[in-house]
Amino acid sequence: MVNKVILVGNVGKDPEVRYFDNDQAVANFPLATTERGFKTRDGQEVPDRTEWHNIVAWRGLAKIAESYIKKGTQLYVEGRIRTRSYDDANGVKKYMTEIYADTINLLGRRNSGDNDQATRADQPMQHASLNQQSAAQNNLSNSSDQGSFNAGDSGPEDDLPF
Amino acid sequence: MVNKVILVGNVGKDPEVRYFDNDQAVANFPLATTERGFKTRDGQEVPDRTEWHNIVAWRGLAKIAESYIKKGTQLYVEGRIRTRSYDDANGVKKYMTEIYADTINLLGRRNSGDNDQATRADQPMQHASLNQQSAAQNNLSNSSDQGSFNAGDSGPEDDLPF
Amino acid sequence: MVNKVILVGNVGKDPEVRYFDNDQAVANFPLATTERGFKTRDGQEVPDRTEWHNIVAWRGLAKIAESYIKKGTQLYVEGRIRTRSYDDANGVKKYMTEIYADTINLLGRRNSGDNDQATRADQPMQHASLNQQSAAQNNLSNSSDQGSFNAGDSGPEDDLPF
Amino acid sequence: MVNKVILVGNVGKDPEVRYFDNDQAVANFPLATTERGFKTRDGQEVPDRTEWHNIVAWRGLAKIAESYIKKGTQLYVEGRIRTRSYDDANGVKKYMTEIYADTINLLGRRNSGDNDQATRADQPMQHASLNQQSAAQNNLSNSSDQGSFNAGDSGPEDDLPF
DNA sequence: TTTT
DNA sequence: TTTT
Repeated sequence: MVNKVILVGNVGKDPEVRYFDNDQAVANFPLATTERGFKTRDGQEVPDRTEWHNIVAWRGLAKIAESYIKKGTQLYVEGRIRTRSYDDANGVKKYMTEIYADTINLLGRRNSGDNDQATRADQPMQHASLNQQSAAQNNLSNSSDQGSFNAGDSGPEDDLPF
Repeated sequence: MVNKVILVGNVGKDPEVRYFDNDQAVANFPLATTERGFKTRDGQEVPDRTEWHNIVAWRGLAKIAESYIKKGTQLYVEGRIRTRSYDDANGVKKYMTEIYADTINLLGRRNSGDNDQATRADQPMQHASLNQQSAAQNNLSNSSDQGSFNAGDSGPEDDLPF
Repeated sequence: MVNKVILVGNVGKDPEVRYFDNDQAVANFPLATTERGFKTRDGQEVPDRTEWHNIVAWRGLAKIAESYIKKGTQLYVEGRIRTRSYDDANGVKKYMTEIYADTINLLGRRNSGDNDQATRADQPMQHASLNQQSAAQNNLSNSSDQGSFNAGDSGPEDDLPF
Repeated sequence: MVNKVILVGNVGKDPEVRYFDNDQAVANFPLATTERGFKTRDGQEVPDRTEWHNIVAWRGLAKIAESYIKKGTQLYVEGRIRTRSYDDANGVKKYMTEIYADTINLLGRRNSGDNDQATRADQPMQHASLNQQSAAQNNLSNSSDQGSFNAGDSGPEDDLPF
């Protein structure tokens, strides 16, 4: 009943964005979360461990991803886990686990400091929050996130292949 | 940019539901989460500690709360923190922290198993998930929650006092 | 930097628990989360969708899993995503995504099991919360969860294969 | 049974850190999360809304807060809600809701500081993750967070006033 | 393949 | 009292 993922990490590659006939879009990109290593009690070294998450962002979030997310960007991503199967080139069934993003926040765009907000024209998305949820469910939203870039503007949501 | 609360606990009293002229509704009820006590290293006893959360559910969630939530119900609540001020009977300014629910799940309605789902007519809400989000924000929703009772059916959301 | 998963769902099969020489244990079991289907605006039916999560619980949590979790049990699981690779019987590299549990809560008054017993003296674990975290990291814990069954009692944690 | 808060926001003032006889420390600071305003369907303007959270960080996290967190710092905070009562100067009982931090992550590439330096040798804490949990509960921890600054180094945890 |  |  609850399938929720919360990630804070860095984008590994520029998003790949595909557009569909019906004006829909989907973006895919990898996000790294690194778990710091440590020493065990008996002195063994456990190294850092990086987990790569396959992020999938539909519709409005896809377009935002295309515009504002790139290799190295630090993100907050809230979404859910989806495992899908596909047949590889040899007809072998493969499984892939992805994170379907519901909300994306751009982090750390050089805010900080007590001033330091100099030349920002190039950074219109600082701290922006992107919230995507399916109007198809007729949900209401009192999202806590900054909503300047939520997916609601992206047109019909009816015939999505998922 | 992110203000998220996740609670699993038990309802302390039947919800109080108020209706407004514009067909809006709001439900209020207390939810308890208990933190188990423990013994410190030097033998001190730290007792159990119960935290009471003031849950506020608007619109569709309010109506669902009225129908399905009562004293003792175990719930999953996802929402956000809101502190509001008000003047008490003596004109003294008071502050109250509440949890605005975005999603509510009824837990433990004897579901389980692939069997054991005998006499269920009386339990139409098993594992139901209630998802409320403001259509006013034109958000899309691909909610991961079971949506049979989301708030989207509750009519206009335009002139809410919050 | 943050890799957090929160699940509420039902256990699909009794846990498989393996013990190691050094008194360590690990439990594996599948957990289902079901996303309710809906109708799109243009009348298409999107069916329910069940996601199966491979839960991995180490040490104390494994032992608790063995004792209290079985097919049908409704659980709250908090953990993190781990994808690991292995070679299948044909020497083909495969990937598997698992959820490493950090906290497990048994949900429901009369949770779990195909038996679903009546009065509760025999069910000391109702609503229990299991919290597992590696002492190897010398962490402190002020866990918000009921801690009656946390993993701290399970002995040395030094030479774990992960 | 679950009382979890996840916040991403900006620190409003430099932390106040108090030390106790037993080498314990506690830090307090406000954290702002801003919910973006929006227009309702009928054209009403709902303004931005900033929620201020009172963050409380004990022990190791307190010391880290003192060193690395200041006004303006963007943080990820994971913790739990605690409401406590106290008598004000006039003997009137007051209530205050606080967030007890269990994990803190410094966000942003070039976070914190009024200087905002270029190359990073002087900023060993960038993206660091601070994890605090009570050893008094004998918990294990396989924290997903970068653990370079968890609270485990801070000495005896036995006689804490909470 | 990111980041520190 | 932060940030955009």
